[in-house]
Amino acid sequence: MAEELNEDIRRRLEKAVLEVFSDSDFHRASIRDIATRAGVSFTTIYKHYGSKEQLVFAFVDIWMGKLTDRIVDHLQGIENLKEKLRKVFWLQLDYYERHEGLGRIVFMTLPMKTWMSDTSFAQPRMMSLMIDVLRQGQQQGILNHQVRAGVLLDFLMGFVQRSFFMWILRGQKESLSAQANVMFEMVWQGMAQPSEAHPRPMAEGREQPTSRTGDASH
Amino acid sequence: MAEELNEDIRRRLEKAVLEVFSDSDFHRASIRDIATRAGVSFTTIYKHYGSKEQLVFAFVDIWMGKLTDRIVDHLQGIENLKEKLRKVFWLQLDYYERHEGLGRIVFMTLPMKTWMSDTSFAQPRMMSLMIDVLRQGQQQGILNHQVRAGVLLDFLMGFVQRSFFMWILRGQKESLSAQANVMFEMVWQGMAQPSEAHPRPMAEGREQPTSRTGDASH
Amino acid sequence: MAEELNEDIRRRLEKAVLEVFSDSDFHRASIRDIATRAGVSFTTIYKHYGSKEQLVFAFVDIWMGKLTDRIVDHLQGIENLKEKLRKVFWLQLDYYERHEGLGRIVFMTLPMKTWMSDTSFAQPRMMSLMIDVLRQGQQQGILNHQVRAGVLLDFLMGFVQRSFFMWILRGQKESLSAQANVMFEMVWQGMAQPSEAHPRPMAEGREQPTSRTGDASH
Amino acid sequence: MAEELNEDIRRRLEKAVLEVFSDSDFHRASIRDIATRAGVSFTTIYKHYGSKEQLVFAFVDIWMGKLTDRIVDHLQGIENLKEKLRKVFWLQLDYYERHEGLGRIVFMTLPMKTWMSDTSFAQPRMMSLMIDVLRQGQQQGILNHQVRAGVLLDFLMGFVQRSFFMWILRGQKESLSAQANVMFEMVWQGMAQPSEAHPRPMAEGREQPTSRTGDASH
DNA sequence: CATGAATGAGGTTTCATTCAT
DNA sequence: GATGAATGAAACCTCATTCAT
Repeated sequence: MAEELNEDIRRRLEKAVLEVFSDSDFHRASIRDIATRAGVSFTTIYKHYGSKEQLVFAFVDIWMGKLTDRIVDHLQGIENLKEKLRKVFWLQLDYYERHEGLGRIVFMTLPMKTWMSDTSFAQPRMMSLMIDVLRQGQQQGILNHQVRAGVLLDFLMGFVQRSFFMWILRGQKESLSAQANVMFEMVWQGMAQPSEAHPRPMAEGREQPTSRTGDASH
Repeated sequence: MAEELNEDIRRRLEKAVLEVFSDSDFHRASIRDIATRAGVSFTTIYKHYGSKEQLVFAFVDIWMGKLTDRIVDHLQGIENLKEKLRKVFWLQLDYYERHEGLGRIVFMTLPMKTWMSDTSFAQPRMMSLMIDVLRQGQQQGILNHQVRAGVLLDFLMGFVQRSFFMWILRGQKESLSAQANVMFEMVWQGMAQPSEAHPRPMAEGREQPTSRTGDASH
Repeated sequence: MAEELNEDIRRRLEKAVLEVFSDSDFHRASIRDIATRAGVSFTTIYKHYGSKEQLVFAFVDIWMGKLTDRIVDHLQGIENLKEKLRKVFWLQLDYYERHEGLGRIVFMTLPMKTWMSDTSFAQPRMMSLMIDVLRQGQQQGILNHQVRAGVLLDFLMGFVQRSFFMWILRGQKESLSAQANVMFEMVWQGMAQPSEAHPRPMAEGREQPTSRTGDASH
Repeated sequence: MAEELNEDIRRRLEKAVLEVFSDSDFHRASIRDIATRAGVSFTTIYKHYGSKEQLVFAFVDIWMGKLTDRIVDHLQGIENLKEKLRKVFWLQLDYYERHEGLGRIVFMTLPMKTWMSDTSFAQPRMMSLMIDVLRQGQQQGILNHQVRAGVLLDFLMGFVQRSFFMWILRGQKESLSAQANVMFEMVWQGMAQPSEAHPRPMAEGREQPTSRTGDASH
């Protein structure tokens, strides 16, 4: 129903959702607070979004869609695989840095458990875009093909997510995107197809358990 | 006050907390539910933990402490840096795989925003252990010293976190720890000091933006 | 906020409050019980009355107001002072007898200490009405003017209160108001201006302390 | 069981009970508070008194017993009926004035409903003492014999109770017992046998309702 | 279609009281 | 016999959500 919503109200709501949910944990953010800030009755919110969760998810979906648009846009004309990935990596850090509220919401305040079951979580457009690039790299023998492309994606995304999170935690001292290059080189190096010439050194002496014996679980 | 708690009650509570909080988002889990499952009075929980948040944090702290103990224990006698890190990486995946509930709680249901401000979040014992190893690797010229050790840690931990998360999301088809080795090789390759002999190839043609223009913000 | 309350709900609440609080001591009466009986949500009660105390006080105030209305109404057209007071006395006994629940609440279950500080306690309309009559009687030389009018009021009200109380305690055998006349004659005789012709008899033999004499007002 | 209690503890408890219960409504007074003030564990209180109610009632019984002792003592040697009653009236006001805490407890904070069912309420020794005097007065034709002696007692006690109560409410400006004499004359005049010589004046013109019609109940 | 009243649920607190030591 | 831990109940309070207007 969201599309029927008066554009002005929608804008005010967007602002309020961003402010409120980036500021406090999901369960602490009150829908009444949002309604008040947006100057809308909370019943109106319910009419259009159905629940507190749906409300956030709806906006998150929009914001993530914009990031995807941006990625699609920027990827145009780049042929080189590494540069494509570098661009994607940089775009993510840059976007979350400039839309810190969004980053806070998706990485810090939204209850993952619930978000996972919402359609806004998958972001298939963005993900398939990236998966395609990664898969292509694997086929070209440039990227590690011992693992599924999904693992490469996790590798990249995990770094993005954790980096954003710690950037906030550490007080946003330096620009996130400014470090994108060094960080991306790590990612690239890590997902590159390991050269046959340099087999794993020092395999001897490993005491890596091969079975799950001798653990010290609680 | 938690330390005074009757051991039996503590055990029942631990079980209930693990079950309830790994099963539902924090705001959906009810303390009344936990009390009932644990066969403990509701008031007792409050007297000892003070709040729903404190309750979970207290147990998370204990569980993370056990993982740390396990890491400390397993690191003994390993001299080789790479093997140390491999072990740490494997231990994490293995621990979260076998204590899936803990993984779900820390990576999926706990409200990060709040957890961050709790002392149980930092896990200084575990983190300093890892940071020390990483820093040592940087000093020996083995690990990338262009970035702070914290970045290397984020690199490793981000992969662990994201991998666990997606493992759950994808239905835990295969063992997480079984993939630990291939995954670790990616991490290791990524954090290794880039060889001078192989400068970044194809630097030309990059269209990496240097200023934050042309964005598509909302 | 009480005035906004839906009339139907208010009525059901009134009934429930009357039943529950007249039946058990204030601290034993539970708001949940009232909510259930009234078929009103617990939260609604709090939203409108703020506390258990405020809830009872609000209704007591209404009920006392009705007694006052009744007194005002019945006093119309009575000129004779004694008959005015007789009427007031009778109206009180009659009202409490027929609204036994109210009597039980104000004289037996309400915590006086707290009620005293509530505005519903003073009942200025009723009290000033009575005080005026008493004062007028004093000015006309009919009623004892050695004491302040307040003392006369206490004299009358104390008898009402105690009589109601004991009537309940003794099992409501006979009608309270049926005895109103004999009882009122006692009150009237007691508050009448003592005739000069009959000084206190038999002053000899008293061992009454003489030091604390002097005055009689409060 | 109270008699087994260490005398020192008992004394400290008495003090605490007096302070706490005279200061706040019964349901607001906390037994933990009492235990703390008395330097006794609250469990000890339960061992000896069984409940919060029993605790107060026990002490009230003791204090009322002392008042009774005093009444018995002072009545010795007084033959004249009026003086006996005057003495009793004065003793009550005097006792409550000097033991204001007791007065507050029995007239203001104790939940009457519950106290009524406790044995400490009846005070048979004190009451029968007074009833005997009143009955004797009725037999001698001095006191009104149109009513049961109990009504005469209510007349006297109602005035005592109400006067104490209002004395507190009005801020204890003047001494209560100092007014005892004037007040007692009212009581005495009121309970005296009405002289046959002066029948109720102006019986005509009364509009005393004989049926309970025309009421304004809620 | 928008609104505020009402609801149900559950977090938080404070007690009186009971239980095991 | 004295104690502190545990309990159950209920006040209190704030929500998300639903309902009637």
